[in-house]
Amino acid sequence: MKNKELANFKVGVDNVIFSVDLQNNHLFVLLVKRLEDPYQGYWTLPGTLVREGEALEKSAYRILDEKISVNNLYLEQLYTFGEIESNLVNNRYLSVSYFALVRLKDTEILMNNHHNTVWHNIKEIPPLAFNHQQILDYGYQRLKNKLEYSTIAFDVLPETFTLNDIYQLYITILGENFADYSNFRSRLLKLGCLEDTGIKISKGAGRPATLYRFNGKTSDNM
Amino acid sequence: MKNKELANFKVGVDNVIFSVDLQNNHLFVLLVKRLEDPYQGYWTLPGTLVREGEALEKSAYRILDEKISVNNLYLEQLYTFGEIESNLVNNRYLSVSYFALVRLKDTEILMNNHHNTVWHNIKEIPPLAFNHQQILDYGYQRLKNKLEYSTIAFDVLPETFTLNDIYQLYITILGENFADYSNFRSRLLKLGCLEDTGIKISKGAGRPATLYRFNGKTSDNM
DNA sequence: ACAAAAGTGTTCACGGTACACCCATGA
DNA sequence: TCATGGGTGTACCGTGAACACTTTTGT
Repeated sequence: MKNKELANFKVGVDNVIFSVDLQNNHLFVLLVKRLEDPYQGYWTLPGTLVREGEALEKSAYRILDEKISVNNLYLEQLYTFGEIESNLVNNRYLSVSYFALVRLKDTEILMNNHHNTVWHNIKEIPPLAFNHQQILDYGYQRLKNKLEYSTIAFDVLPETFTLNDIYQLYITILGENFADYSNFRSRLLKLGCLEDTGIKISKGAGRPATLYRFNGKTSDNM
Repeated sequence: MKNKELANFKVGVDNVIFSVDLQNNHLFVLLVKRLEDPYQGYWTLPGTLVREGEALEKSAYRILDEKISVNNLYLEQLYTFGEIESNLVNNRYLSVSYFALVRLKDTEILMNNHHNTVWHNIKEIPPLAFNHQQILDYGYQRLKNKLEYSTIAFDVLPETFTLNDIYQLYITILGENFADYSNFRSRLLKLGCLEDTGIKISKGAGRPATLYRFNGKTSDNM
């Protein structure tokens, strides 16, 4: 094995960060406008290159800390892309992508005078730089999967919520016709991870809804 | 962003290659004995460092081509580990792991005068170098998952096989009591991906078994 | 009183589990 | 004829889909 044959890499991380506007039923993904060439003016997923002595995941958290302020952020590795052509001299570029779903209300976009960091509606994604559309697609698929066999939804709901709130969240992410409402209700309640707070909340006309609280019993696979 | 702060990486690939001894019901994983320090004498997953101009996956295929001869090898990315301490000067090491299940009969171990490349029974894994036990565990879990919601099993069975052959394969990988035999039979047949060849085969005493052929209808998710 | 929203119940089909039983062959 | 392995059938249960229905509020 001759060392001179080995490729030199710079390693980058790219984050697919989702959030949900529970009021207006929008699914958002965080994008950053690119200021340099190549792809100047295009949008990208928030990412950065890994620094010396910096753990891979740590790097992903760092770039997010620069862009947004958010509580309880848990990144999950998505996929590693290594075939990207690079403009770096004597270096190849490899991208490790991460995924997260964050609570929009607990999130604040930092240093954004020029509107370079923006939540984009998943339905109106502008042309993305590099292969970021591919990474986004991959992350979106992961989000949809996790919604079905994990309790990730409760990470982005407020402390207390109605069953209809959860339903709306699922519709926002999975699309209109993923399940009947009443069946969705009973399936949820049978999971045993919801506590009745006893409090009722009225939303205009109609019978007041019960507020529930997530009791943390995950029963997750992943 | 100052370039001097960026970490320099060498990137490696590590493969978790499984195969099944259908005669004796053993699940094997391919290991290579390490000849250099560190971890000299320990076993490792077959891996290598990525060369200049070599795609990530291509690198994974290359090291396998050096160790074994096998038809129809499809690698699937597992996970990327980046926290490994490195002895390389001025370089960090990052490992992208891949996963595959191959047909033992179509596989031949190459250049093995010193028995450095060996199929190891999953139940008798020696101490592994680096974090390779972790990678192996990860791959084993993926194998078990894929067996349940994909038709990966037919990749390693011969052209024709009995239903009991499939059952034994599942037992070998998933363990004794994953399902009742007769229920397993009917579930399999209901999938509609098995063709009755009409041929019967006798195995000692008892009623001869029907030979089936996989008709390729995957209905896969992944 | 009526519409709107929340919540309950009922029926049906399907898929998994457990298990009993029948069939074809070798010794 | 009996053990052995292959193969079929049935009864039961839980779950999800579809949908009708009841309850509680605002106007």
